[in-house]
Amino acid sequence: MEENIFDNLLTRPSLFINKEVMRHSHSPTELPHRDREIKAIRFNLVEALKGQIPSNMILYGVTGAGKTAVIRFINAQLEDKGKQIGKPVNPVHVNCRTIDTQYRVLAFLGNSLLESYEKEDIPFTGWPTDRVFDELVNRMNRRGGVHVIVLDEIDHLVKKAGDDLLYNLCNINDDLKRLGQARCCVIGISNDLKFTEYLDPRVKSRLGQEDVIFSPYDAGQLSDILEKRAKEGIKSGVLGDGVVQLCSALAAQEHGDARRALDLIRVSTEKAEQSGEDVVEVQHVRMAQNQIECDQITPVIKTLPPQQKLVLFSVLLNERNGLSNIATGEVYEIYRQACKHYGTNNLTQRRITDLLSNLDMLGLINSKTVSRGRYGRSKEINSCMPISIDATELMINADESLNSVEKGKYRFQSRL
DNA sequence: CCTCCACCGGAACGTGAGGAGT
DNA sequence: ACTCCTCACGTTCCGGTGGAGG
Repeated sequence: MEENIFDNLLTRPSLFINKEVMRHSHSPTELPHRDREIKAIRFNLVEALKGQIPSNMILYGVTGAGKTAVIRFINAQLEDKGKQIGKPVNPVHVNCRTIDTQYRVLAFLGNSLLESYEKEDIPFTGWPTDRVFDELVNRMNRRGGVHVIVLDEIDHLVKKAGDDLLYNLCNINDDLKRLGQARCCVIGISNDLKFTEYLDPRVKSRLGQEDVIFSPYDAGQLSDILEKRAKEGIKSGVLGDGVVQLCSALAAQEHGDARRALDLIRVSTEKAEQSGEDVVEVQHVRMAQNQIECDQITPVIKTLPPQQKLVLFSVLLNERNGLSNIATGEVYEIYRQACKHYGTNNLTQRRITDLLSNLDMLGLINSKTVSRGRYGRSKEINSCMPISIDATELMINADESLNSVEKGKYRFQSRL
């Protein structure tokens, strides 16, 4: 039989039991170290089971603090219990990053309430918004029970589409009361503690009746989480010494992001698998860390204006030549040479200062102003990219236009 | 204590692209 | 099609500055 390129990979045993468990999209059934938050939300939402309207809430916390996982978990339990005792609860989870206009959110909510015998769907577009709203209210009423609407990344929605939707949703109970028994409560999830500043005061007071703040995980807590998940997702004995600890520590530096921790351990295991090893070692974590950072950085660089890219490239070139703590003047000098090389005209140093502080804000470089006394006052500039990432490759990946002059660039580099 | 380096960063202004209003 | 306005991007000009070295 002819050999297939996938044969080898298929026969090799995987290091995972279930890779899905190691993704951050997976909803776990146990949420270590979120007892306080679960308690607070549970205490409010239990009202739904008593036939009352729970308060609207906003959940705050940095990315990867478990907000989404917690609310999904609680809602699932709530729905089950509601069915059991005959007090129906209908949770709906809306991700406002992908569904980010008033119309789309309303249509999404409405369509999530379709019964099997209902044919007419709310179209993507076409209806006036208030008709969609009326339809939503009708469907909620027909379905009955308590509707729990979770608006994930609500800050994103508000910044993009304003607070009209929230105003309407906050007042939806008035309409529902007129029609029947159905009730509704809104739970917003936000990364941004201060997003309520964008809200109309009336919406603000109605929506933020109860706030829950998720504090970031520390390294120890992240370890617990990883170990719990790894038990389900990765074969035992696969994770080498210190791997979990390292992943937790790295993620703890990244403002306690459990997503990052899970990504790290999953990608590390993939790396070990790819190189045909049976045990994940610390080196695989380093490789994973690099890859994740690279995957994060590339799209940011891609969207940079050309001159900004060149400035960044100049910093990287300096670094590749073994320099660190580069001064603004040095970057500018390289930058000017680079411009000359590519035949673009160069900007003034004043402008470069601004571009550099821009790169600093984007987290692509680190810079601090220092005084070297007699030798002037300047910035010490370092890139934030792992040295193992090849600067040229990174820039070429991120910029098609550089591709055409790639050959010249190598010559340019070797001249430095 | 003073000087003076090598830059920082604010202010004012010019330019062109893109959007709103008419 | 037209004006008006805003915004991002750049330039020119220039006063300001922490500290090593005299």
